Amino acid sequence: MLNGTNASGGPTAQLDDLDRKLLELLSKNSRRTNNSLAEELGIAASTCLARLNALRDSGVISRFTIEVDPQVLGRELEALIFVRIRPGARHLMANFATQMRDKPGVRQLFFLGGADDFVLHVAVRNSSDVRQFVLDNLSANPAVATTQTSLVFEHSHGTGEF
Amino acid sequence: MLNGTNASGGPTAQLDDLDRKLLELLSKNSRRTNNSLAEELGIAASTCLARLNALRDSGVISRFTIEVDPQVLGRELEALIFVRIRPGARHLMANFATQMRDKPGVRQLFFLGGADDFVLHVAVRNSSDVRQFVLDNLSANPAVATTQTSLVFEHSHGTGEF
DNA sequence: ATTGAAATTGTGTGGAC
DNA sequence: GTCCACACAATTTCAAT
Repeated sequence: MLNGTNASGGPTAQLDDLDRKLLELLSKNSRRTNNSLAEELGIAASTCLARLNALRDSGVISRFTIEVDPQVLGRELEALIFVRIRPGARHLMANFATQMRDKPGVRQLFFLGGADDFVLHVAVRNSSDVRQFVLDNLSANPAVATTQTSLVFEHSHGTGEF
Repeated sequence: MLNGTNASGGPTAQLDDLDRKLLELLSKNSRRTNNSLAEELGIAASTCLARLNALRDSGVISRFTIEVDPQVLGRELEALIFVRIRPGARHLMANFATQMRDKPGVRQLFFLGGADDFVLHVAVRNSSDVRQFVLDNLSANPAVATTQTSLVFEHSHGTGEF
């Protein structure tokens, strides 16, 4: 299943229709039993397991995980926070990233090239919490030049094929 | 496990330490066996299963899924595309969102309140593909006023607690 | 809610095509 | 690469606490 080479020298996986269908089924439910997957794909359970393991081992599947709904846990408000680092503090960007990743409420962090240096995707209880988050974690940080916060009205995941 | 009410009238789940630990373990590996989870939590398998089912049924876990590494599949370049909709075309925003979500390469879509109306997170093969994506799907769309594309150097998921 | 025990179901290996 | 068969392991139900 691995037979190419990508730009950074790493392996590039070549998927066939079975692999793609398996990824699709696992995206919808990563906890489905191997037997059930095999049955829907019309292949033997052992074959399905071999495919699944190959997808994991080759790194196509980087992890099996869950999506937690922040709303159900009382985090009613999501926001994107655009952050610019001070020109004199660019060397602190890697540190900044790792610090922010572990803060409660942070769901994703993008390290960008362009006008803004970072985008933080956060989920918090209310607007007071997002204000507090920015004050405590960003404005207070001497490496941060400016921030701009936008409310997230809706967030969805792509359904495009692999 | 469900005993609150949130702002939009929906139920708010109240988690205990066991629930939180379970979510953490499942985030790291949603395919771990129930037995293994139960053992690490120090509870009976049947208890662990009841907790897991409760988290799913209450909507705390919205789905069990996989993370697919776009790089391994030859999509070496990720970008955020910031989109503004024309003032006269605001009524088309919902349509626009559902159209974009299914395009190949689209991983996430944020519907924002603020300067930009949408942020698209895309993963494509190379810079030529991102250019093509913008031309075909955005510039060509009469509802779109402007776009701005930023390269994603790094993308990580928050590790903050629940 | 949590448990242990029991019946059902799934997993993963080895050998053959 | 795919399959079947088999030994082992995990899941899930249920009565009891």
